[in-house]
Amino acid sequence: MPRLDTVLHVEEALMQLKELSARSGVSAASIKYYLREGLLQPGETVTATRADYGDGHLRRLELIQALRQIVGLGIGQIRTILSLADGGAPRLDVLATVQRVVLGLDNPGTARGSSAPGPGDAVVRLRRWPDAPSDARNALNAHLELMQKLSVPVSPATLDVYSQAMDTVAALDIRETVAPEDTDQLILTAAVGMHMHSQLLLKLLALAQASHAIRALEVHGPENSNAGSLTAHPDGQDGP
Amino acid sequence: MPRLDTVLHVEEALMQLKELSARSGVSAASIKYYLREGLLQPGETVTATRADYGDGHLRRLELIQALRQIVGLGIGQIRTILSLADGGAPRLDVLATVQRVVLGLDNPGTARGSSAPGPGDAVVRLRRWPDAPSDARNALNAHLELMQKLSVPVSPATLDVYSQAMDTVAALDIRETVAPEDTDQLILTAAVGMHMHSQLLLKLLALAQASHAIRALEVHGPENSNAGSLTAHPDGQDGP
DNA sequence: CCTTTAGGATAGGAGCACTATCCCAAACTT
DNA sequence: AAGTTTGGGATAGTGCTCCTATCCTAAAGG
Repeated sequence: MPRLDTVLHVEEALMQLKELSARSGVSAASIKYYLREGLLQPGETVTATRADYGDGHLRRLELIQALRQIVGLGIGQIRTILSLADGGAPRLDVLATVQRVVLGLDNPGTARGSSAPGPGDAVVRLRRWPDAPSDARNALNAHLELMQKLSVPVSPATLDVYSQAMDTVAALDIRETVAPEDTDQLILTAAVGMHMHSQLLLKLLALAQASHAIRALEVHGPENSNAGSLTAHPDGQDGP
Repeated sequence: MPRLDTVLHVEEALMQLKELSARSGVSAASIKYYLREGLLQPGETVTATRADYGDGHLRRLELIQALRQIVGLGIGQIRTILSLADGGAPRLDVLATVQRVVLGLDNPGTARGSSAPGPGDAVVRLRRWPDAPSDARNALNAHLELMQKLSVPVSPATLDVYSQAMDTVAALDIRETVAPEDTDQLILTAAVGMHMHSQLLLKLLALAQASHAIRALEVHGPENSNAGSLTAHPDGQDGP
């Protein structure tokens, strides 16, 4: 019986560690490190001095690179995602975890009992979103409570406008989403996509805020400052 | 002539380093460190062995704490903001810098000539935002070019919906904004507010995406996964 | 007189993501 | 057979950041 690779005309390019390093641009030392950290599956040990790595390892390395350098995840976070994927978890579980990690749904130390009702539940009802507890929902509840604690006011109007806006955005996001078959590819596009889109959102928010601030100043007239200052870039002394 | 403090009934509580440390909860060593780093103005040296710090120093320390622990800024970023404020820059300049730093408007290494037209300018026209080059606009242009380079597609529809959504949000943000008189207080509320609101937005986005994903699955039927998995929290092995 | 203090210099420590070295045994090469 | 490479494991070092600790001197203060 012929190998599946052959049937599909997929030439599994076998290589050993050094070549994998050369092709991926990742140093051999780093590859060993990823191996140790469990981000990369061990190659197939042929002899004691020869192990074969395939295209999968190459793509995995590129995924790790992207997750580190573009999305800015830590090794632990990457492991969380990859071990789930390698464990054969359902694609939706993987996606949910990618979302959790990329959008930072669990950074506040404020752990919450998942069943306790929180201030965010009203939003769910308001927007008629499916009523299921989720990581995102817990994160929202925790975050709202944190804002409360920090006395950062969140008016119902804010919650209304914000959630309405995000509802529109998310509807489009999901509509435009196409999920690749290959799991590593799925993680790559999902993580990079989520990150870039969320950053895009924040940059648009910044621009919109600046614009509205200028408008507000034009109406009420500049009082103790020049409106042009919002348009300069003061070039902080921090450097790139 | 009486001191202004006395007239305004503002008791300037004078204290020395040790007491400042006790009251603020910041270790004396850290205070010295902040002093060295230029985040905190030196106290008034009375004798060689006694320096007086006032309420301003106390509030400044609280500001630094908030910027570090809540907003998550680095020492260099904090210095960028504070030295501007201490240099007596216009309030709007300070706010612009806070925005730049808090919303990460300059993290991509992609520096841009401010005058070159970019893909984001169409958004500005579309939304009828004031036509002035700004940090936010540069950041948007740089980010869109980055997305292009990474082959993350940004459809005109996306830009339309996103910018429309952010326009609404920003309008409300600016409307609800009240800026404190005191500059340190201004920085505090602005930085914490921006950070918390942007995080809120991201969390709402996550929830909205999850909701729409569930909807989409309900319509087309679950194919190779259980919809319930989006609602679980798989508890990654990373731990808080 | 003895302890305390300010402020400066320096060094240490913890966490992170590598990076480099060393080692061994088992291959391949010549 | 001798010499070179290789895999993989262990271990230590690097560069960065944010502190934290120690030591020092000169000058007060009680």
